[in-house]
Order: sequence, then structure tokens, then C-alpha cells
Amino acid sequence: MFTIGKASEQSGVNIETIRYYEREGIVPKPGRSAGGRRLYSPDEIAKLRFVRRCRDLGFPISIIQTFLSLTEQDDRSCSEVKTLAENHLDEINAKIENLTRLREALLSLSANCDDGTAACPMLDTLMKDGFRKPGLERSRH
Amino acid sequence: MFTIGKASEQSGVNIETIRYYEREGIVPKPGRSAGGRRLYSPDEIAKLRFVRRCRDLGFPISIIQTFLSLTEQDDRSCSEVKTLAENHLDEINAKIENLTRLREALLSLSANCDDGTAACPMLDTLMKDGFRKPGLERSRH
DNA sequence: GCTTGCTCCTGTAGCCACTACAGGAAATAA
DNA sequence: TTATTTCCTGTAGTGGCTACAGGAGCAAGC
Repeated sequence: MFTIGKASEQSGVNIETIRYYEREGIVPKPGRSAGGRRLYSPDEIAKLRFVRRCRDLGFPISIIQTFLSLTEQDDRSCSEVKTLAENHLDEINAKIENLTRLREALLSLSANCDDGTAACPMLDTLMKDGFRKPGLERSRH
Repeated sequence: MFTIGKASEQSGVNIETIRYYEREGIVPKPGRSAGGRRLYSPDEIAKLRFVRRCRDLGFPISIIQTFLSLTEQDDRSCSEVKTLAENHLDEINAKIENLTRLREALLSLSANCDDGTAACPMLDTLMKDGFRKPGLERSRH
């Protein structure tokens, strides 16, 4: 059994984040030592690592919770996982497209932006009428 | 002069968001009618529209505030704008790269994910040791 | 003048996924 | 026995909004 510091090291999940996951019920509450400290089994650490990897892949917590419950009952979970992964892929593709359009818009806006001019043509364009939104939806960084 | 509803329509900024911008000091406080309602001049509406367009381009509020103060004093603001825009472009490019790597990782993970299997190879891989992070940094949706 | 319905007001809380304290207790090292 | 490190709980902050609740103002129709 490992204290939260070791669990953090081995899973790659920040200590504060581990406690946050516990509070939110994303991972089950671990046992405690006599002094009241959290003690993690290798299995519990594997679960934390799994959450981190899914987060690294950009999955939201709500989907990860579904994944975690699917790993408990193993009958025909795979097709559901695939669907969720495909939906996530669609979202990633949409984001890439959106950012690419943003890049184009920014490039053409800042292209005329050269030193020495009193009024900046980029800010000018953004202030005036007639400028159109570059993409489909706003990128929420 | 226009009420907040008209200002929202003309600027494309949500009513609640306009009040939020005012609270946060992002745009100046407008005048009020006898009954206490906000009244916006065309110039103030143009400013709101400017903020929305910058948000659509993905600029954070802090940068937009710099832009707004640069439009007040027009001496040689342009080179500063260009620098900020270029930094923002770098960030956008980094995000696109990151998301592209994510897509590759997800594609190869879900490729083996076919129906009928009891244990899902994707969840399996994510649970086991040895899986490596796809990109440089985590994509925060 | 009165009702209906729309717009507006303030203030507060929620969203997501953390992160950063403060103030204290327990475990370990020197 | 210190000194340092690690841990504990609880709360508040991040960004950029969005969504209420509970009330007031205002315009149009009857």
C-alpha cells in the first residue's frame, strides 16, 4: 500500500487532483492508515493512471466515468467504447478545423500590420462593420 | 441610444455577457435611463462587437483589454498588436499540433476496438503499463 | 386605467477540471 | 529531540461565461 504522494508519482496524477477525484466520486475512497492517511493499492493506482491517460486523450470526466463502469462489467462493452471514442474523434476534428480557420483569419488580419503606421489595420478592421466570424463556432481555448 | 437588448443584437454579445464585461471592467459603464436601464451609444456597441470578434479569434480577455487601451492612444500601437497576434498564432499552432497527435493516438487505440469482444482492447491498453502520452501537453477541452 | 407580456434590474450560484492556499497534525530523518 | 517533510481538511480562486430567483419598468391593446 502507498501513501498519496507515492500514488501521485506512480499514476502521474497531482496529489490535489487525486483528492478532488475522490471528493467528486470519480475514483472510490481508499482505505486509511491508523493516523488517518490515505493508502492506495496498486489496483487503485492503476485506476488513477487510467483516468489520467483518458484525460490526456482529451476525454471529459463524464465519459471517463462511463469507461470506468464499463471496465467493471465486461460483457460487450467494446462497441460502446468505440462509439464514445468516435464521437470524441469527431469533436477533435471539429476543433482542428476551427483552429485552422482561426489561424487563416489571424494571418490575413496581421499581414497588413507593419510597424510605423499610426492606426493599426488589424484593430481597425475589427472595429469597423463588415468583418465576419472566421469559423463555425467560438474556440473556447 | 439603445437598451441592452438592442446592444446585444447589434454587437452579437449575449446580454448576460455584456453585464459580465461591465462588472469586470472590460468595457466602460454605460449611462442609464430615468428608470435605471443601461443605454448604449453606437460607439459603445462597436466596442462590444470588437470584444466579441477578438473572442471569436480566440484571444483571451486580458489581451483584448490591451487591444482596447491601444486603440485609445494611437501612436505606434501596431507593432505591439502584431507581436500579440503572433504569440497567439503560435499558441493556436501548438494546439492544432497537439490535437492532431491526439487524433492519431485515438485512431490507433480504437482501431482494434471491434464488436463482440468481451474485453475492450482500448480500455485494456489504457489500464496496463507502458502506454505513453500522445502529445506534449494535455488538451483542456 | 388596467392587464398582459416583454424587457430589464440586482445578486448569487453553477459550469469544468482543476489549483492554491491556510492552519494544523503525523510521520520520518538527523 | 528536533527539524523537515508529508499529509490532513476546508475553502476559495481560475476563465469566461451562463442560469437562475425575485422583483421592477415599460409599451400595447382593451
